[in-house]
Amino acid sequence: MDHTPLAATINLIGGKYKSLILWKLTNGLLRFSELRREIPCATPKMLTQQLRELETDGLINRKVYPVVPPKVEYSLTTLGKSLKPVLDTMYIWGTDYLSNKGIENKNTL
Amino acid sequence: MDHTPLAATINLIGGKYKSLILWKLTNGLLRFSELRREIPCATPKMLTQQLRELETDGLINRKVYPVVPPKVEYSLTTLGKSLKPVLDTMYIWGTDYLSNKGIENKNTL
DNA sequence: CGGTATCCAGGACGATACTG
DNA sequence: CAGTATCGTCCTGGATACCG
Repeated sequence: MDHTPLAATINLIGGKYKSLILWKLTNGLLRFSELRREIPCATPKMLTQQLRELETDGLINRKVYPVVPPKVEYSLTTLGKSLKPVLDTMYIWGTDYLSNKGIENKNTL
Repeated sequence: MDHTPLAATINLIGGKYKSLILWKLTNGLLRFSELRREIPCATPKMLTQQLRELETDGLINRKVYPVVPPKVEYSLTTLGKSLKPVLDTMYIWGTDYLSNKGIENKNTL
C-alpha cells in the first residue's frame, strides 16, 4: 500500500498549529487577533508563518480590508472545508484517547 | 470549541514518519529492516527515534527475539489499531487531493 | 540484523522591538 | 490592528562510522 496520500495529508496539516487554525476556522471566518486569542501559545510570528503556508497550499483565504485600523479576515477555502472529516475524526479519536487516559489514571489510584 | 483533543492526536501521529509507520503496520507486524525498505527516506536513526516515541506513547509494541542474527518485530497495540479510522480518513482525503491536483494540471494545459 | 555514536548544518521557534 | 525585523538558541535531522 503506497503511503503517498497519507504523507501528502500530513505535509499539509501536520504543521505545529495548522490543524488548530483549520479547526478554529470551521466555525467561520476569524480575524488575526481572534486567532491569536484562540491559540495563545502561538507567537504572532508563528501564527503568520503557518497562516501563510496554509494560504499557499490553498486551504485558507486571506482577505485584507484597506481600512484604518487594518482588518484581515481568514477563512477556509473549499479545499480547506473538505478537510473537515479528517479533523473531525482526529478530534473524536483525541477525545476518546484523553478520556481513556483518565480512566487509566483512576485505576491506578 | 476546545482544540485539546486535536492537539493530542497531532502530537501522537504528527511526527515526520509516524503516520507512515503506523500505516505500514496496519497490515501486520514488520521487522526493522522491512520498515526501512518500506520507508527508504527515513534514516535508521530517524526510524529508531520515531519507533521509540511510538512505543513510549503506547501505539506500537517492540518484540525482541534473543537470537543471532538479531530479530525485532514491531506491531500495533490496541491503541495503535484504534487509530485506523484516523489514518484511513487521512489516506482517503490525500488520495482525492492528489487526483484533483492532477485534474487542475490538466486544465492548465 | 538492528541498531548507536558522533558530528554538524540548517531550520524551527521564542523574545523583543518596531511599523504602516 | 496586523503584522515585520532582528537576534539568538535549541532542536531536528542528515551523513558517516561503528558495534554486539
